[in-house]
Amino acid sequence: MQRPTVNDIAKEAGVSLATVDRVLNARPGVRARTVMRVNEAIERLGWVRDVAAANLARRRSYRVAFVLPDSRTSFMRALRGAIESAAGLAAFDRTAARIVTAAAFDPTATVRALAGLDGVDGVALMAPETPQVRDAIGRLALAGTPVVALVSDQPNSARNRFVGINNLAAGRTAAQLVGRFARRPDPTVLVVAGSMMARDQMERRLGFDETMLRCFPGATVLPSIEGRDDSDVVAPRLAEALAAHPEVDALYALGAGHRGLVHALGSLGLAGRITVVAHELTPATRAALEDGTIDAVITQDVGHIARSTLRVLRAAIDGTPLDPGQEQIRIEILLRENLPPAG
Amino acid sequence: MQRPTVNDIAKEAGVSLATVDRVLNARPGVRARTVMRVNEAIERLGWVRDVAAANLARRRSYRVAFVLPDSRTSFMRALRGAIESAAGLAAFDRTAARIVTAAAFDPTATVRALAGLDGVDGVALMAPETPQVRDAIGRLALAGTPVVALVSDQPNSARNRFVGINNLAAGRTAAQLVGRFARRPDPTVLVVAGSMMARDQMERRLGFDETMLRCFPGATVLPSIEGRDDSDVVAPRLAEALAAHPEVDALYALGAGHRGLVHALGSLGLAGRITVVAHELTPATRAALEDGTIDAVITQDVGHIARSTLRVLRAAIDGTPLDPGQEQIRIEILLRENLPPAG
DNA sequence: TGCGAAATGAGGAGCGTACCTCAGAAAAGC
DNA sequence: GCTTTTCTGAGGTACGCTCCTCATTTCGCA
Repeated sequence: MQRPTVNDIAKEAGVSLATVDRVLNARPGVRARTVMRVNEAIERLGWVRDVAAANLARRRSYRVAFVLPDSRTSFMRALRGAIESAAGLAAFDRTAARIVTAAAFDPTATVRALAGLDGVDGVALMAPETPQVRDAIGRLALAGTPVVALVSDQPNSARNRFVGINNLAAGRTAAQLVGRFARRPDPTVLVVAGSMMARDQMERRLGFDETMLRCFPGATVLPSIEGRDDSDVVAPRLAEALAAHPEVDALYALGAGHRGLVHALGSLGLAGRITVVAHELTPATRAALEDGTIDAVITQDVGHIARSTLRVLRAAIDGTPLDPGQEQIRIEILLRENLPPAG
Repeated sequence: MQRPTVNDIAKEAGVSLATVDRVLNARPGVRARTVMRVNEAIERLGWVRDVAAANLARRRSYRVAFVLPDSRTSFMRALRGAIESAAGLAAFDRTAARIVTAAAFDPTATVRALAGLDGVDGVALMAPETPQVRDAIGRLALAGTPVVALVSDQPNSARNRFVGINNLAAGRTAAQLVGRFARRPDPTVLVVAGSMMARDQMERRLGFDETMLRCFPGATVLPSIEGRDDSDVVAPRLAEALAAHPEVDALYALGAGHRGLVHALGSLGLAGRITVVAHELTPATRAALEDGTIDAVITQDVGHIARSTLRVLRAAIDGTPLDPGQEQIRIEILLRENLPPAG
């Protein structure tokens, strides 16, 4: 019992192959009655289109571009690596991905990068949300090129979809962990902010404050430190703040610059004595989780993001459905105990 | 600039298409020198085999069978649903999956089910670990049919791979959460065990005890309750145990039967007053997380398991590589705050 | 009833690869 | 040098589907 083919449909429906093809590809010139007969035959046979063969015949290939900021944080490095690796495997599926870098925090550069893309069927974009960028997305959408926002959303734009986590929920999760992991009730909490990817960090902050207030009303949240996502900035500022506030029980690092954080805690002899919750699994946070300097890491799987983006773009390009569960990026909580194996 | 094809390779290498084909498919009768020339041409052109076209020409299709226990827990229902849904989408990729049910805890039934499979290219198996089953796996492997163990591993068998979580680590993670979420230091902990899927639950228990002892030496772990993964058994036994031990601070439910647990806690007025960590996201645990009866759920994404199994089997069937990161099933920690949207 | 328009059939070429056969060329052994 | 073996080339068919053209049938309507 072989899989039925289009020829089987034709026989079953008592029509010609050409008519079956017209129905399958929604070409005009078929009576409604005939369309029904064909569809019934498909139903009866349980035929499913062989997309591989269809794409082959269609000569379809997918050229997609990732437009990323030129930031050099561990997270961005990991994301870039994941995209390259996913693109390597996607090559087998006639998908060619290209990474284009635009200066971080420079909307003009981002817009220029977007405008400079040619011969591209889909675009994945990670950039701060600004009116210029929003307009550039609109132009792409108008030209029929699907755009997905990566990691940091572009709401109110014509973007097709957002691939990343709900950062408000991530902030709330962090608050819950900080509140419950802290060694004392009514803890004093210090927030280490970054600055880049403005929107996602802002949302995390919002969610964090909201849940702290609601679930741990006795806690004190100190004015936050601006670490600019840079270890060299984080280290001295954090050391200073901790010296000024020896009563701090917990730290929430919502941006990058973890090496600086770990270094500051270590040199003050506070590693393992203060509850620390940070974002993103990187070599630094992994090591810190393992040695107990960091208690919990909230992360999004960059490999999943990269693969999901490619799937979403492909589906958008040829209008096929996708499995929503598979494209849901999880807000992962990592403790030392459930750290996935490295590599 | 189109993608190069086999014909381009032939031109570039200055040989015929037939020779290229011989090289590509490792057919005999080509001189080493010629092989090298072809490979260099491939390198130079950056050619990648179009697997879609190749599979079409090969007439390859993948027929896989899932052999599952006939257990009716929420988790099994969810897993079965996920497999059906993944199989539906996989149909587009010339993959036909079939679910075969064998009586739970009946090695003979499992072996019979495995032996009864015919015309199958790969098998996914979820069953308790017994010598008979191990032998049956060995026979399949000998016949060249790859087998993956699902959810509960079959170590020391000829299984090709295990798709599921590290249950030892999951137990450790649970211990960490119980210890840190408990409202008092040195808490008294009650473990609600199940019985089915013996191996995974045993491993969780081992990991749990180990970490409790190491990280929370002051805690008291009471003798565990056998709930048989059945709400109707869990409810009365748990109620009884809690009445006998009013000092219990925390509960670790490592098996199924969550509705019974929630019911017992509710009727004793203890919902939200005892720290509860449970396994698997089901409608019952989701609701309990949302209303605060359960504090944390440790789960494995059934959708991921289903899709990963299909990918792993396909890769095993035609000996292609796979992305290890993508096949790593995560030990997910879910709090109310990072619960993925339902559906 | 006949006419034009709409619907359908028949057939072919092609997508990139696999796999087959047969003839001819090059290398090896004597 | 010759024969025998080993390599290589040329060409065809197939996979399941798309997309095209042109001839033929069917239908609606005046």
